[in-house]
Amino acid sequence: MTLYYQIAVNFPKKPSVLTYTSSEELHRGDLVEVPLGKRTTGGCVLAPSTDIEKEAAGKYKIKEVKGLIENSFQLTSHEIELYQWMANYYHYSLGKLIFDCLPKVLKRPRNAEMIQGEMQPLPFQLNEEQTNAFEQIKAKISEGFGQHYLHGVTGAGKSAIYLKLMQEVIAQGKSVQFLLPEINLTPQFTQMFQTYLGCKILTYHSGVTPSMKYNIWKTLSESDEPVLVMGVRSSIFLPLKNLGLVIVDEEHDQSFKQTDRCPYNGRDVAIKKAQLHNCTFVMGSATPSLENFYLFEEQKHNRHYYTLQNRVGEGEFPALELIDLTGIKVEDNPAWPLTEQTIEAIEQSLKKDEQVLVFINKLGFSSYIQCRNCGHQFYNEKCGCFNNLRYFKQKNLLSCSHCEFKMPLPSQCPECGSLSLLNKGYGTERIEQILSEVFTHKNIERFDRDEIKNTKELNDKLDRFHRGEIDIFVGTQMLAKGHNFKKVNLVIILGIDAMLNFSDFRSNEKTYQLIEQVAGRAGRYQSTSKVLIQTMNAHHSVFKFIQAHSFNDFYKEEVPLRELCACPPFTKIAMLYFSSRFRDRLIDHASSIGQSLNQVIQEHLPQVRLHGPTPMSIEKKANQYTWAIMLKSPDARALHQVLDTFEQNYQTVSNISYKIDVDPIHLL
DNA sequence: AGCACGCCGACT
DNA sequence: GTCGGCGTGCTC
Repeated sequence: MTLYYQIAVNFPKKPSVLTYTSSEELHRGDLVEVPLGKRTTGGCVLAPSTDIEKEAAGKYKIKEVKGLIENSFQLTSHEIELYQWMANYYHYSLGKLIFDCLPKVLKRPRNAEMIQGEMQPLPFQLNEEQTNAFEQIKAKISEGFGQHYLHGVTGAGKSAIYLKLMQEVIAQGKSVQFLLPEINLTPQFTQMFQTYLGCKILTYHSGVTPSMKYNIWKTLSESDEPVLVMGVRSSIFLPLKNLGLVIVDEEHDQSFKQTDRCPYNGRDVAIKKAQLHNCTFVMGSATPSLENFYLFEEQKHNRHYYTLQNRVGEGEFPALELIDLTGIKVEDNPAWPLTEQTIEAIEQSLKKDEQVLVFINKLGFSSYIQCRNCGHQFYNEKCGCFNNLRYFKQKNLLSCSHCEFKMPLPSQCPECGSLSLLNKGYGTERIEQILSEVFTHKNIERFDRDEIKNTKELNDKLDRFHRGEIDIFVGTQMLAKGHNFKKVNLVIILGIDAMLNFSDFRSNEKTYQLIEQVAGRAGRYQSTSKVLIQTMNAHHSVFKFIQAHSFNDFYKEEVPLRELCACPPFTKIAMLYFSSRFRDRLIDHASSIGQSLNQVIQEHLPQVRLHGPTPMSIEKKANQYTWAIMLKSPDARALHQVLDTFEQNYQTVSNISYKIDVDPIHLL
């Protein structure tokens, strides 16, 4: 007997759903080995093939499935539907997507060890705000899919609400999926759930080895017990059975967006997953993404919003003070780029035996190095001349932020031989050095990707800070998220202007979020704490809104701006990137694609707007040039239609590749 | 993405 | 002669 099947093949180009024969009966979700061209690759059985599809295979000789992949899994219909939704939404090959997301199959599977929750009684009670949110969400659990937003300031106790909701769902014998950014998955945080929940608990993050990931997958697919999975973005693909609740914490966080391979947003996939499983979806943040907030304001069907205004415990919000850098003379401030006022504030805090955080969103010692005599700047041929190398003093290396290129800093200018090479701009390393020179008797350390490479180093460093062995932490984003410091009542923010002036429609939003997050690190346990911001834009309205703790006012000012520039949430954006080693061929190709898409748009989909092609802000990265076409549409369906026609008519050109990014987080 | 074929320059 | 560089083309 010959049976025909539609199989999603691990193959990057479309169509990736191909027809195969099999003498054995196969089932939807089976993972099989199939011949493809002159090799064998993986495939996922979707459905028996119809006559039309057999016909459509046409010129191809239909080949036979080799058999099931050993020690593999069988995907559930829910999983396949989720992947299918993603493949359509992100315009990505279904087969490749599935095999990108699944763990690599191993020879000897073992059982994943899960932590058993201790189910201790809660030593606290929810306050009025928390109780209100909890009760309302709880009442809707039985209604199936619905979205809930917990908008709560840092320290308002969102986690306690999550915990109570988890208890409800687990008591019904159902599982919970909890998504959060990598950096928030700290042992202190997971400890809380382990102490008070009675179910098995799994954590899933970048530190989990491939073999462990495989074991986790296997264990989950064979278990019927309720379980809590706490994990990063990719944990959304784990095969949880009886899913009763999906939670995404720090919903606004950009790390939910994958940048390589299929550029999906884990938060949005999580919403879809909850919908497919018809279960409750909860997300939370102190600083909602404007696009999500808009949805909860304007499209309230099945969306419920709760605010938590008060901090749990005695902690008060830090006061926000701006140090206006305009008109300040560098020579009056010996610790420049730190002002006298900033140094004074740090000194006061240290005197009180408190700790201080200094935040700068830049790594290394200086942004670039320039010859005082001839103006020469260092750059890397592979990434073009508009892309200066950053300088790392400790390692004495000039390093490219876009590729692996590194070179030692020469003592002389390679152009004119001058010995006078100037450091321009600053980063964590430079601030650390300056502070060490001012506070010679204090221990000042860095907290950034350069200094901390794995979770062990991260935890060690944090432990030492908690024990008071470090007086000042100088750090990047890593410092801004999730930590709960007891003796920090002063936070300094430097270099925020670069973010504010960055040309991206989300720069105000990102600035707001960052300051709010950083501010959340101070004064968790005290009433007098402050955040000092050095800026050239002291009159920028973002600061005013943060000072007033009014996200709603920020939102009211920002939303009309988004409408004016036809940006999300008023439009949906997709980027079409073209890359090649050959610049002229690339420009020709991208331009002609732009023209034909414009034709399609004019004739059939006039609501879509096309911009470009334009070069990326860093046009050349690792010897590859990239140009982009931006598509914007108030109507998502029209946008997808343009992308579909593009893919259907696309003729591959050698040495040029393309990539589609739906809902991009960076435009250029 | 792989994998093979095929065309060139550089080597024992 | 033939080894290996990579450009080109194909995949039910």
